[in-house]
Amino acid sequence: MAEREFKLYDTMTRQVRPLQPLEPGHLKFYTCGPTVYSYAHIGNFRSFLAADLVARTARALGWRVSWVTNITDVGHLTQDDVADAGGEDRMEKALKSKEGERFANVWDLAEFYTRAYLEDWARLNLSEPTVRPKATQHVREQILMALALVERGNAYETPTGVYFDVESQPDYGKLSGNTRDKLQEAVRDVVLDENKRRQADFALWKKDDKHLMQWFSPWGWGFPGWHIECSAMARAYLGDTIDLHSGGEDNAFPHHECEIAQSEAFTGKPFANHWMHVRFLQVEGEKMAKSAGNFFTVRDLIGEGFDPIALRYALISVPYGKPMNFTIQLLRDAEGNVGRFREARRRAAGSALLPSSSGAAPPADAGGDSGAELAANLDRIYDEALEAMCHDLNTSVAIAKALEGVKAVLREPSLDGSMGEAAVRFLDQVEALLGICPVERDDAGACETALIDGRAIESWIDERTAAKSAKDFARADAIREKLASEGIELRDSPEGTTWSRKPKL
RNA sequence: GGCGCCGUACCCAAGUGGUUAAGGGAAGGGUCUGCAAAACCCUCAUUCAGCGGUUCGACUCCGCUCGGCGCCUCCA
Repeated sequence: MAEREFKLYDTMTRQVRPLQPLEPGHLKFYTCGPTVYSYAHIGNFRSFLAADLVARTARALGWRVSWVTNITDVGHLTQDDVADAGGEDRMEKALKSKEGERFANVWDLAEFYTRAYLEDWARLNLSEPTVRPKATQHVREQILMALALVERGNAYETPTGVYFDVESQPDYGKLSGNTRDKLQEAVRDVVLDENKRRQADFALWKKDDKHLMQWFSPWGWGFPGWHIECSAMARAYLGDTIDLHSGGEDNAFPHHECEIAQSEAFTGKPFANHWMHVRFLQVEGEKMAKSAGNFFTVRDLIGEGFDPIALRYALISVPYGKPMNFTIQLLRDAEGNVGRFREARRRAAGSALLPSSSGAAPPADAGGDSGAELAANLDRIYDEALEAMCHDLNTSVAIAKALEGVKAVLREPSLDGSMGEAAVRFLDQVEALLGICPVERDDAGACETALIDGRAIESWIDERTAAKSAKDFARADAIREKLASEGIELRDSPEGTTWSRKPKL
Protein backbone atom coordinates (compact mmCIF):
# COMPACT_ATOMS: atom_id res chain seq x y z
CA MET A 1 0.00 0.00 0.00
CA ALA A 2 1.25 3.41 -0.87
CA GLU A 3 2.18 5.68 1.96
CA ARG A 4 -1.03 7.21 3.18
CA GLU A 5 -1.29 10.49 5.00
CA PHE A 6 -3.31 10.77 8.17
CA LYS A 7 -4.69 14.27 8.21
CA LEU A 8 -6.16 15.97 11.23
CA TYR A 9 -7.26 19.48 11.99
CA ASP A 10 -4.59 21.15 14.08
CA THR A 11 -5.88 23.77 16.47
CA MET A 12 -2.48 25.46 16.63
CA THR A 13 -2.14 26.16 12.91
CA ARG A 14 -5.91 26.15 12.32
CA GLN A 15 -5.74 23.88 9.36
CA VAL A 16 -6.10 20.27 8.44
CA ARG A 17 -2.62 18.90 8.00
CA PRO A 18 -0.87 15.54 8.02
CA LEU A 19 -0.01 14.05 11.35
CA GLN A 20 3.72 13.57 11.21
CA PRO A 21 5.27 11.51 13.97
CA LEU A 22 8.79 12.63 14.83
CA GLU A 23 9.77 9.01 14.69
CA PRO A 24 8.19 7.78 11.45
CA GLY A 25 5.58 5.13 12.00
CA HIS A 26 5.43 5.67 15.75
CA LEU A 27 2.75 7.99 17.09
CA LYS A 28 3.20 9.49 20.53
CA PHE A 29 -0.17 10.66 21.64
CA TYR A 30 -1.50 12.15 24.88
CA THR A 31 -5.16 12.58 25.77
CA CYS A 32 -6.42 14.54 28.76
CA GLY A 33 -8.51 12.19 30.85
CA PRO A 34 -11.29 12.86 33.33
CA THR A 35 -11.28 14.08 36.89
CA VAL A 36 -12.82 11.16 38.71
CA TYR A 37 -15.20 12.87 41.07
CA SER A 38 -18.36 11.57 39.43
CA TYR A 39 -19.58 9.29 36.66
CA ALA A 40 -18.39 10.30 33.22
CA HIS A 41 -21.14 11.52 30.93
CA ILE A 42 -21.59 10.94 27.23
CA GLY A 43 -19.94 14.24 26.40
CA ASN A 44 -16.78 13.13 28.17
CA PHE A 45 -16.87 9.98 26.16
CA ARG A 46 -17.34 11.74 22.86
CA SER A 47 -13.94 13.23 23.52
CA PHE A 48 -12.33 9.95 24.55
CA LEU A 49 -13.90 8.18 21.60
CA ALA A 50 -12.33 10.65 19.20
CA ALA A 51 -8.96 9.86 20.74
CA ASP A 52 -9.69 6.16 20.50
CA LEU A 53 -10.42 6.60 16.80
CA VAL A 54 -7.11 8.36 16.28
CA ALA A 55 -5.34 5.43 17.89
CA ARG A 56 -7.34 2.91 15.89
CA THR A 57 -6.73 4.71 12.61
CA ALA A 58 -3.02 5.01 13.28
CA ARG A 59 -2.84 1.30 14.09
CA ALA A 60 -4.79 0.50 10.94
CA LEU A 61 -2.07 2.33 9.03
CA GLY A 62 0.42 0.01 10.63
CA TRP A 63 1.83 2.61 12.97
CA ARG A 64 3.03 1.81 16.41
CA VAL A 65 0.94 3.88 18.82
CA SER A 66 2.03 5.00 22.24
CA TRP A 67 -1.14 6.42 23.66
CA VAL A 68 -1.19 7.86 27.14
CA THR A 69 -4.34 9.05 28.80
CA ASN A 70 -4.36 10.12 32.39
CA ILE A 71 -6.73 9.86 35.28
CA THR A 72 -6.98 13.02 37.32
CA ASP A 73 -7.58 11.74 40.80
CA VAL A 74 -6.52 14.91 42.53
CA GLY A 75 -9.29 17.33 43.32
CA HIS A 76 -8.56 20.71 41.92
CA LEU A 77 -10.05 23.89 43.14
CA THR A 78 -13.22 25.06 41.55
CA GLN A 79 -11.79 28.53 41.65
CA ASP A 80 -8.12 28.80 40.98
CA ASP A 81 -7.75 32.17 42.51
CA VAL A 82 -9.35 31.73 45.84
CA ALA A 83 -6.98 29.34 47.47
CA ASP A 84 -8.23 29.90 50.96
CA ALA A 85 -11.82 30.97 50.60
CA GLY A 86 -13.78 27.78 50.84
CA GLY A 87 -10.75 25.78 49.87
CA GLU A 88 -13.17 23.30 48.43
CA ASP A 89 -12.22 21.22 45.46
CA ARG A 90 -14.30 19.02 43.20
CA MET A 91 -13.44 15.83 44.99
CA GLU A 92 -14.17 17.29 48.36
CA LYS A 93 -17.43 18.68 47.15
CA ALA A 94 -18.38 15.29 45.75
CA LEU A 95 -17.52 13.66 49.05
CA LYS A 96 -19.89 15.97 50.87
CA SER A 97 -22.71 15.40 48.42
CA LYS A 98 -25.44 12.84 48.88
CA GLU A 99 -23.76 10.39 46.52
CA GLY A 100 -20.55 10.85 48.44
CA GLU A 101 -21.90 9.64 51.77
CA ARG A 102 -20.78 6.10 51.24
CA PHE A 103 -17.13 6.92 50.81
CA ALA A 104 -14.68 6.91 53.65
CA ASN A 105 -12.56 9.64 52.12
CA VAL A 106 -11.59 11.28 48.85
CA TRP A 107 -9.18 8.49 47.97
CA ASP A 108 -11.98 6.00 48.26
CA LEU A 109 -14.22 8.18 46.15
CA ALA A 110 -11.59 8.61 43.45
CA GLU A 111 -11.02 4.87 43.39
CA PHE A 112 -14.73 4.20 42.99
CA TYR A 113 -15.23 6.59 40.09
CA THR A 114 -12.03 5.48 38.45
CA ARG A 115 -13.39 1.97 38.37
CA ALA A 116 -16.71 3.18 36.97
CA TYR A 117 -14.88 5.13 34.30
CA LEU A 118 -12.90 2.08 33.26
CA GLU A 119 -16.08 0.03 33.10
CA ASP A 120 -17.74 2.60 30.86
CA TRP A 121 -14.61 2.71 28.75
CA ALA A 122 -14.80 -1.03 28.19
CA ARG A 123 -18.55 -1.04 27.60
CA LEU A 124 -18.16 1.52 24.85
CA ASN A 125 -15.49 -0.65 23.32
CA LEU A 126 -12.67 1.88 23.45
CA SER A 127 -9.28 0.37 22.81
CA GLU A 128 -6.81 0.22 25.64
CA PRO A 129 -4.24 2.99 25.89
CA THR A 130 -0.60 2.08 26.29
CA VAL A 131 -0.42 3.66 29.73
CA ARG A 132 -3.08 5.12 31.96
CA PRO A 133 -1.20 7.06 34.62
CA LYS A 134 -2.78 8.61 37.67
CA ALA A 135 -1.94 12.12 38.76
CA THR A 136 -1.51 11.06 42.38
CA GLN A 137 1.21 8.64 41.36
CA HIS A 138 3.24 11.35 39.68
CA VAL A 139 3.29 14.07 42.28
CA ARG A 140 7.05 13.74 42.55
CA GLU A 141 7.51 14.57 38.86
CA GLN A 142 5.16 17.48 39.23
CA ILE A 143 7.07 18.88 42.18
CA LEU A 144 10.38 18.48 40.40
CA MET A 145 9.06 20.28 37.36
CA ALA A 146 7.69 23.12 39.45
CA LEU A 147 10.97 23.36 41.32
CA ALA A 148 12.95 23.59 38.10
CA LEU A 149 10.62 26.25 36.78
CA VAL A 150 11.19 28.34 39.89
CA GLU A 151 14.95 27.92 39.56
CA ARG A 152 14.81 29.04 35.95
CA GLY A 153 12.80 32.10 36.79
CA ASN A 154 9.65 30.92 35.06
CA ALA A 155 7.79 30.57 38.32
CA TYR A 156 7.74 32.21 41.70
CA GLU A 157 6.69 31.40 45.22
CA THR A 158 4.06 33.35 47.13
CA PRO A 159 2.53 32.90 50.57
CA THR A 160 -0.16 30.70 49.01
CA GLY A 161 1.72 28.70 46.45
CA VAL A 162 3.94 28.58 43.41
CA TYR A 163 2.80 30.34 40.27
CA PHE A 164 3.92 30.19 36.69
CA ASP A 165 4.92 33.59 35.38
CA VAL A 166 3.13 33.96 32.09
CA GLU A 167 5.31 36.93 31.12
CA SER A 168 8.27 34.58 30.97
CA GLN A 169 6.78 32.85 27.93
CA PRO A 170 6.20 35.53 25.32
CA ASP A 171 4.24 33.23 23.07
CA TYR A 172 1.75 32.30 25.78
CA GLY A 173 -1.66 32.18 24.11
CA LYS A 174 -0.51 30.87 20.75
CA LEU A 175 -2.90 27.93 20.82
CA SER A 176 -6.13 29.61 21.82
CA GLY A 177 -5.51 33.13 20.66
CA ASN A 178 -5.81 34.33 24.23
CA THR A 179 -2.48 36.09 24.15
CA ARG A 180 -1.32 38.02 27.15
CA ASP A 181 -2.41 41.39 25.88
CA LYS A 182 -5.84 40.12 24.88
CA LEU A 183 -6.32 38.41 28.19
CA GLN A 184 -6.08 41.75 29.91
CA GLU A 185 -9.08 43.05 28.00
CA ALA A 186 -11.05 39.88 27.94
CA VAL A 187 -11.05 39.04 31.59
CA ARG A 188 -14.40 39.52 33.13
CA ASP A 189 -15.22 39.08 36.75
CA VAL A 190 -12.47 36.82 37.91
CA VAL A 191 -11.42 37.14 41.49
CA LEU A 192 -8.03 38.72 41.75
CA ASP A 193 -5.41 37.08 43.86
CA GLU A 194 -2.97 39.66 45.14
CA ASN A 195 -0.40 36.94 45.61
CA LYS A 196 -0.02 36.58 41.90
CA ARG A 197 2.06 39.01 39.90
CA ARG A 198 -0.31 38.86 37.02
CA GLN A 199 -3.82 37.74 36.83
CA ALA A 200 -3.08 35.23 34.06
CA ASP A 201 -0.41 33.47 36.11
CA PHE A 202 -1.47 30.00 37.11
CA ALA A 203 -0.70 27.70 40.00
CA LEU A 204 1.93 24.97 39.86
CA TRP A 205 1.56 24.24 43.55
CA LYS A 206 -0.94 25.19 46.21
CA LYS A 207 0.12 25.45 49.80
CA ASP A 208 -2.58 23.95 51.95
CA ASP A 209 -2.01 21.79 54.98
CA LYS A 210 -5.73 21.25 55.45
CA HIS A 211 -6.47 19.91 52.03
CA LEU A 212 -7.90 16.41 51.96
CA MET A 213 -5.16 15.27 49.61
CA GLN A 214 -1.77 16.67 50.42
CA TRP A 215 1.87 15.96 49.81
CA PHE A 216 5.06 17.39 51.21
CA SER A 217 7.07 19.64 48.95
CA PRO A 218 9.91 22.16 49.14
CA TRP A 219 7.12 24.64 49.89
CA GLY A 220 5.58 22.59 52.64
CA TRP A 221 2.33 20.62 52.62
CA GLY A 222 -0.01 21.12 49.73
CA PHE A 223 -1.07 19.80 46.37
CA PRO A 224 -0.15 20.32 42.72
CA GLY A 225 -1.88 22.67 40.33
CA TRP A 226 -4.06 21.17 37.68
CA HIS A 227 -2.08 21.88 34.53
CA ILE A 228 1.24 20.54 35.74
CA GLU A 229 0.07 16.94 35.96
CA CYS A 230 -0.39 16.53 32.23
CA SER A 231 2.93 18.16 31.46
CA ALA A 232 4.67 15.88 33.91
CA MET A 233 2.96 12.67 32.82
CA ALA A 234 3.20 13.35 29.11
CA ARG A 235 6.91 13.91 29.48
CA ALA A 236 7.40 10.92 31.75
CA TYR A 237 5.93 8.50 29.23
CA LEU A 238 6.31 10.13 25.85
CA GLY A 239 9.31 12.41 26.10
CA ASP A 240 9.84 16.14 25.69
CA THR A 241 7.99 16.52 22.42
CA ILE A 242 4.87 14.57 21.60
CA ASP A 243 3.25 14.16 18.21
CA LEU A 244 -0.34 14.77 19.16
CA HIS A 245 -2.25 16.04 22.15
CA SER A 246 -6.02 15.86 22.40
CA GLY A 247 -8.81 16.95 24.68
CA GLY A 248 -12.21 18.56 24.80
CA GLU A 249 -12.58 21.98 23.27
CA ASP A 250 -12.75 23.57 26.67
CA ASN A 251 -9.27 22.30 27.40
CA ALA A 252 -7.67 24.48 24.75
CA PHE A 253 -7.76 27.36 27.17
CA PRO A 254 -6.53 27.55 29.81
CA HIS A 255 -5.40 23.98 30.36
CA HIS A 256 -3.47 23.26 27.19
CA GLU A 257 -2.16 26.78 26.96
CA CYS A 258 -0.69 26.38 30.41
CA GLU A 259 0.70 22.95 29.65
CA ILE A 260 2.49 24.37 26.63
CA ALA A 261 3.92 27.28 28.60
CA GLN A 262 5.30 25.22 31.46
CA SER A 263 6.51 22.29 29.36
CA GLU A 264 8.25 24.46 26.82
CA ALA A 265 9.78 26.61 29.54
CA PHE A 266 11.01 23.44 31.20
CA THR A 267 12.43 21.58 28.20
CA GLY A 268 13.15 24.40 25.80
CA LYS A 269 11.54 22.27 23.11
CA PRO A 270 8.14 22.23 21.43
CA PHE A 271 5.64 20.39 23.61
CA ALA A 272 3.26 18.98 21.02
CA ASN A 273 3.37 19.14 17.25
CA HIS A 274 -0.33 18.69 16.68
CA TRP A 275 -3.38 19.67 18.72
CA MET A 276 -6.79 18.12 18.47
CA HIS A 277 -9.91 19.44 20.22
CA VAL A 278 -13.24 17.72 20.32
CA ARG A 279 -16.35 19.86 20.08
CA PHE A 280 -18.94 19.72 22.79
CA LEU A 281 -21.98 17.58 22.68
CA GLN A 282 -25.47 18.91 23.08
CA VAL A 283 -28.51 16.86 23.93
CA GLU A 284 -31.82 17.39 22.17
CA GLY A 285 -30.61 20.73 20.95
CA GLU A 286 -29.60 22.08 24.31
CA LYS A 287 -26.53 22.23 26.41
CA MET A 288 -26.34 19.10 28.48
CA ALA A 289 -27.07 20.03 32.06
CA LYS A 290 -28.48 18.29 35.07
CA SER A 291 -31.02 21.05 35.51
CA ALA A 292 -32.29 20.61 31.95
CA GLY A 293 -32.95 16.95 32.55
CA ASN A 294 -30.87 15.97 29.56
CA PHE A 295 -27.75 14.90 31.36
CA PHE A 296 -26.78 11.36 30.45
CA THR A 297 -24.04 9.21 31.80
CA VAL A 298 -23.01 6.14 29.90
CA ARG A 299 -24.55 3.91 32.51
CA ASP A 300 -27.82 5.83 32.48
CA LEU A 301 -28.38 4.92 28.86
CA ILE A 302 -27.16 1.37 29.14
CA GLY A 303 -29.43 1.02 32.14
CA GLU A 304 -32.36 2.08 29.97
CA GLY A 305 -31.61 -0.95 27.84
CA PHE A 306 -29.69 0.70 25.06
CA ASP A 307 -26.93 -1.30 23.48
CA PRO A 308 -23.53 0.11 24.50
CA ILE A 309 -22.22 -0.46 21.00
CA ALA A 310 -25.13 1.52 19.61
CA LEU A 311 -24.25 4.31 22.02
CA ARG A 312 -20.70 4.20 20.73
CA TYR A 313 -21.98 4.21 17.18
CA ALA A 314 -24.19 7.22 17.85
CA LEU A 315 -21.44 9.16 19.60
CA ILE A 316 -18.98 8.70 16.75
CA SER A 317 -21.49 9.12 13.93
CA VAL A 318 -20.94 12.87 13.81
CA PRO A 319 -17.34 13.91 13.14
CA TYR A 320 -15.53 15.15 16.25
CA GLY A 321 -14.83 18.58 14.83
CA LYS A 322 -18.47 19.58 14.70
CA PRO A 323 -20.79 20.32 17.54
CA MET A 324 -22.99 17.31 17.89
CA ASN A 325 -26.63 17.13 18.83
CA PHE A 326 -27.21 13.87 20.62
CA THR A 327 -30.81 12.67 20.53
CA ILE A 328 -32.61 9.53 21.53
CA GLN A 329 -33.70 9.22 17.93
CA LEU A 330 -30.05 9.13 16.87
CA LEU A 331 -29.45 6.37 19.37
CA ARG A 332 -32.39 4.39 18.04
CA ASP A 333 -31.08 4.78 14.50
CA ALA A 334 -27.74 3.54 15.71
CA GLU A 335 -29.30 0.47 17.27
CA GLY A 336 -30.80 -0.48 13.94
CA ASN A 337 -27.50 -0.21 12.15
CA VAL A 338 -25.54 -1.99 14.82
CA GLY A 339 -28.10 -4.74 14.47
CA ARG A 340 -27.17 -5.07 10.82
CA PHE A 341 -23.53 -5.59 11.72
CA ARG A 342 -24.61 -8.26 14.16
CA GLU A 343 -26.74 -9.91 11.52
CA ALA A 344 -23.83 -9.93 9.11
CA ARG A 345 -21.61 -11.50 11.75
CA ARG A 346 -24.23 -14.10 12.50
CA ARG A 347 -24.62 -15.06 8.88
CA ALA A 348 -20.90 -15.08 8.23
CA ALA A 349 -20.31 -17.30 11.21
CA GLY A 350 -23.02 -19.66 10.04
CA SER A 351 -21.45 -19.90 6.62
CA ALA A 352 -18.03 -20.91 7.81
CA LEU A 353 -19.14 -24.51 8.01
CA LEU A 354 -20.42 -24.62 4.47
CA PRO A 355 -18.04 -25.76 1.74
CA SER A 356 -16.56 -23.05 -0.43
CA SER A 357 -17.51 -23.00 -4.03
CA SER A 358 -14.06 -21.58 -4.61
CA GLY A 359 -12.21 -24.10 -2.51
CA ALA A 360 -9.01 -25.94 -3.32
CA ALA A 361 -10.49 -27.42 -6.46
CA PRO A 362 -12.93 -24.80 -7.66
CA PRO A 363 -15.56 -26.11 -9.95
CA ALA A 364 -15.36 -23.82 -12.94
CA ASP A 365 -19.08 -23.29 -12.99
CA ALA A 366 -20.92 -20.52 -14.68
CA GLY A 367 -21.61 -18.91 -11.31
CA GLY A 368 -18.08 -17.61 -11.20
CA ASP A 369 -15.89 -17.01 -8.21
CA SER A 370 -18.23 -14.90 -6.17
CA GLY A 371 -16.21 -15.46 -3.01
CA ALA A 372 -13.27 -13.69 -4.59
CA GLU A 373 -15.55 -11.03 -5.98
CA LEU A 374 -17.06 -10.32 -2.62
CA ALA A 375 -13.63 -10.26 -1.03
CA ALA A 376 -12.33 -7.78 -3.58
CA ASN A 377 -15.39 -5.63 -3.17
CA LEU A 378 -15.08 -5.64 0.61
CA ASP A 379 -11.38 -4.86 0.43
CA ARG A 380 -12.13 -1.84 -1.69
CA ILE A 381 -14.85 -0.68 0.66
CA TYR A 382 -12.65 -1.08 3.72
CA ASP A 383 -9.93 0.88 2.04
CA GLU A 384 -12.35 3.70 1.39
CA ALA A 385 -13.41 3.65 5.02
CA LEU A 386 -9.81 3.92 6.12
CA GLU A 387 -9.25 6.71 3.64
CA ALA A 388 -12.19 8.59 5.17
CA MET A 389 -10.75 8.18 8.65
CA CYS A 390 -7.44 9.51 7.40
CA HIS A 391 -9.25 12.62 6.32
CA ASP A 392 -9.67 14.24 9.70
CA LEU A 393 -11.57 11.27 11.11
CA ASN A 394 -14.52 11.51 8.78
CA THR A 395 -16.56 9.01 10.71
CA SER A 396 -19.76 9.78 8.81
CA VAL A 397 -18.22 8.53 5.59
CA ALA A 398 -16.33 5.69 7.24
CA ILE A 399 -19.54 4.41 8.79
CA ALA A 400 -21.38 4.79 5.49
CA LYS A 401 -18.67 2.64 3.90
CA ALA A 402 -18.91 0.06 6.63
CA LEU A 403 -22.64 -0.13 6.03
CA GLU A 404 -22.05 -0.48 2.32
CA GLY A 405 -19.90 -3.53 3.05
CA VAL A 406 -22.50 -4.98 5.36
CA LYS A 407 -25.12 -4.50 2.72
CA ALA A 408 -22.94 -6.35 0.23
CA VAL A 409 -22.73 -9.25 2.66
CA LEU A 410 -26.41 -9.29 3.56
CA ARG A 411 -27.42 -9.05 -0.07
CA GLU A 412 -26.02 -12.49 -0.73
CA PRO A 413 -28.85 -15.00 -0.43
CA SER A 414 -26.40 -17.49 0.97
CA LEU A 415 -22.77 -17.33 1.93
CA ASP A 416 -20.42 -20.17 1.16
CA GLY A 417 -17.23 -20.75 3.11
CA SER A 418 -15.01 -18.38 1.15
CA MET A 419 -17.62 -15.64 1.14
CA GLY A 420 -18.04 -16.11 4.85
CA GLU A 421 -14.32 -15.78 5.34
CA ALA A 422 -14.26 -12.57 3.34
CA ALA A 423 -17.16 -11.24 5.37
CA VAL A 424 -15.53 -12.11 8.67
CA ARG A 425 -12.28 -10.49 7.61
CA PHE A 426 -14.13 -7.33 6.60
CA LEU A 427 -16.07 -7.20 9.83
CA ASP A 428 -12.89 -7.71 11.81
CA GLN A 429 -11.21 -4.89 9.94
CA VAL A 430 -14.16 -2.56 10.48
CA GLU A 431 -14.20 -3.55 14.13
CA ALA A 432 -10.50 -2.74 14.48
CA LEU A 433 -10.98 0.62 12.79
CA LEU A 434 -14.31 1.78 14.21
CA GLY A 435 -15.18 -0.56 17.05
CA ILE A 436 -18.81 -0.89 16.01
CA CYS A 437 -19.08 -4.60 15.25
CA PRO A 438 -17.40 -6.56 18.01
CA VAL A 439 -17.60 -10.30 18.17
CA GLU A 440 -20.37 -11.10 20.60
CA ARG A 441 -19.38 -12.38 23.95
CA ASP A 442 -21.62 -14.81 25.73
CA ASP A 443 -22.10 -12.55 28.68
CA ALA A 444 -22.94 -9.51 26.60
CA GLY A 445 -26.17 -7.65 27.06
CA ALA A 446 -28.97 -9.69 28.53
CA CYS A 447 -29.65 -9.60 32.18
CA GLU A 448 -26.94 -7.48 33.67
CA THR A 449 -28.72 -4.18 34.04
CA ALA A 450 -32.27 -5.32 34.65
CA LEU A 451 -33.60 -8.12 36.68
CA ILE A 452 -34.72 -10.39 33.94
CA ASP A 453 -35.31 -14.03 34.46
CA GLY A 454 -33.81 -15.58 31.36
CA ARG A 455 -35.01 -19.03 32.28
CA ALA A 456 -38.64 -17.93 32.52
CA ILE A 457 -38.38 -16.36 29.10
CA GLU A 458 -36.91 -19.52 27.68
CA SER A 459 -39.83 -21.52 28.97
CA TRP A 460 -42.29 -19.06 27.44
CA ILE A 461 -40.45 -19.44 24.18
CA ASP A 462 -40.67 -23.22 24.43
CA GLU A 463 -44.38 -22.99 25.05
CA ARG A 464 -44.82 -20.68 22.10
CA THR A 465 -42.79 -22.95 19.84
CA ALA A 466 -45.08 -25.82 20.83
CA ALA A 467 -48.13 -23.69 20.13
CA LYS A 468 -46.71 -22.78 16.75
CA SER A 469 -46.15 -26.37 15.73
CA ALA A 470 -49.70 -27.11 16.84
CA LYS A 471 -50.83 -24.23 14.61
CA ASP A 472 -52.25 -22.50 17.65
CA PHE A 473 -51.19 -19.09 16.39
CA ALA A 474 -53.50 -17.18 18.69
CA ARG A 475 -51.68 -18.66 21.67
CA ALA A 476 -48.30 -18.02 20.06
CA ASP A 477 -49.14 -14.37 19.42
CA ALA A 478 -50.47 -13.95 22.94
CA ILE A 479 -47.12 -15.05 24.28
CA ARG A 480 -45.27 -12.71 21.95
CA GLU A 481 -47.39 -9.82 23.20
CA LYS A 482 -47.05 -10.75 26.82
CA LEU A 483 -43.28 -10.73 26.58
CA ALA A 484 -43.33 -7.56 24.50
CA SER A 485 -45.19 -5.80 27.27
CA GLU A 486 -42.31 -6.74 29.55
CA GLY A 487 -39.80 -5.21 27.16
CA ILE A 488 -38.77 -8.50 25.61
CA GLU A 489 -38.76 -8.84 21.87
CA LEU A 490 -38.90 -12.24 20.18
CA ARG A 491 -37.48 -12.99 16.82
CA ASP A 492 -38.12 -16.15 14.84
CA SER A 493 -35.52 -17.53 12.49
CA PRO A 494 -34.83 -20.85 10.83
CA GLU A 495 -32.53 -21.68 13.74
CA GLY A 496 -35.20 -21.05 16.33
CA THR A 497 -36.52 -18.18 18.41
CA THR A 498 -34.27 -15.67 20.15
CA TRP A 499 -35.09 -12.82 22.48
CA SER A 500 -33.66 -9.45 23.27
CA ARG A 501 -34.43 -6.49 25.45
CA LYS A 502 -36.08 -3.41 24.08
CA PRO A 503 -35.06 -0.02 25.45
CA LYS A 504 -37.74 1.66 27.48
CA LEU A 505 -36.78 5.23 26.64
C1' G B 1 -14.92 42.49 23.83
C1' G B 2 -11.46 37.95 22.29
C1' C B 3 -11.11 33.01 19.79
C1' G B 4 -13.90 29.61 16.87
C1' C B 5 -17.92 26.70 14.64
C1' C B 6 -22.47 25.88 11.94
C1' G B 7 -26.96 26.75 8.53
C1' U B 8 -27.56 20.75 2.64
C1' A B 9 -34.49 16.79 1.79
C1' C B 10 -39.58 15.49 7.15
C1' C B 11 -35.10 14.30 10.81
C1' C B 12 -29.57 13.21 11.49
C1' A B 13 -25.71 13.98 8.09
C1' A B 14 -21.14 13.53 4.10
C1' G B 15 -19.49 16.57 0.38
C1' U B 16 -10.93 17.75 -0.60
C1' G B 17 -14.33 24.30 -7.57
C1' G B 18 -16.10 20.55 -12.65
C1' U B 19 -19.43 13.56 -14.70
C1' U B 20 -26.17 11.35 -11.69
C1' A B 21 -25.32 16.39 -4.25
C1' A B 22 -22.71 9.97 0.00
C1' G B 23 -24.96 7.27 3.96
C1' G B 24 -28.66 6.45 7.87
C1' G B 25 -33.64 7.24 9.89
C1' A B 26 -38.74 8.32 8.82
C1' A B 27 -42.42 7.71 4.86
C1' G B 28 -44.58 5.03 0.52
C1' G B 29 -44.40 0.59 -2.80
C1' G B 30 -42.55 -4.50 -3.46
C1' U B 31 -40.09 -9.67 -2.37
C1' C B 32 -40.02 -13.06 1.78
C1' U B 33 -42.91 -14.66 6.12
C1' G B 34 -48.74 -18.28 9.96
C1' C B 35 -48.01 -13.39 12.55
C1' A B 36 -44.13 -10.16 14.01
C1' A B 37 -39.28 -9.01 13.06
C1' A B 38 -34.95 -9.27 10.17
C1' A B 39 -33.04 -8.99 5.32
C1' C B 40 -33.15 -7.44 0.24
C1' C B 41 -35.17 -4.33 -4.08
C1' C B 42 -37.63 0.37 -5.72
C1' U B 43 -39.29 5.60 -4.77
C1' C B 44 -37.99 10.00 -1.91
C1' A B 45 -33.14 17.52 -2.87
C1' U B 46 -33.06 20.44 -11.10
C1' U B 47 -31.05 21.87 -5.33
C1' C B 48 -27.39 23.30 -0.94
C1' A B 49 -30.27 30.13 4.68
C1' G B 50 -30.43 34.94 1.68
C1' C B 51 -27.97 38.60 -1.40
C1' G B 52 -23.81 40.05 -4.10
C1' G B 53 -18.69 38.94 -6.03
C1' U B 54 -14.46 35.89 -8.13
C1' U B 55 -14.48 31.98 -12.03
C1' C B 56 -15.43 29.07 -18.40
C1' G B 57 -17.76 26.67 -14.06
C1' A B 58 -19.36 27.22 -6.72
C1' C B 59 -22.80 23.50 -2.03
C1' U B 60 -17.58 24.12 -2.27
C1' C B 61 -13.47 30.47 -2.64
C1' C B 62 -14.44 35.98 -1.03
C1' G B 63 -17.81 39.81 1.11
C1' C B 64 -22.27 41.21 3.40
C1' U B 65 -27.09 40.04 5.70
C1' C B 66 -30.22 36.87 8.52
C1' G B 67 -30.39 32.68 11.86
C1' G B 68 -28.25 28.97 15.40
C1' C B 69 -24.10 27.54 18.64
C1' G B 70 -19.43 26.75 21.51
C1' C B 71 -15.17 28.25 24.51
C1' C B 72 -12.98 32.56 27.09
C1' U B 73 -9.29 30.39 34.46
C1' C B 74 -10.35 24.41 36.09
C1' C B 75 -16.69 21.64 32.82
C1' A B 76 -14.43 16.70 27.79
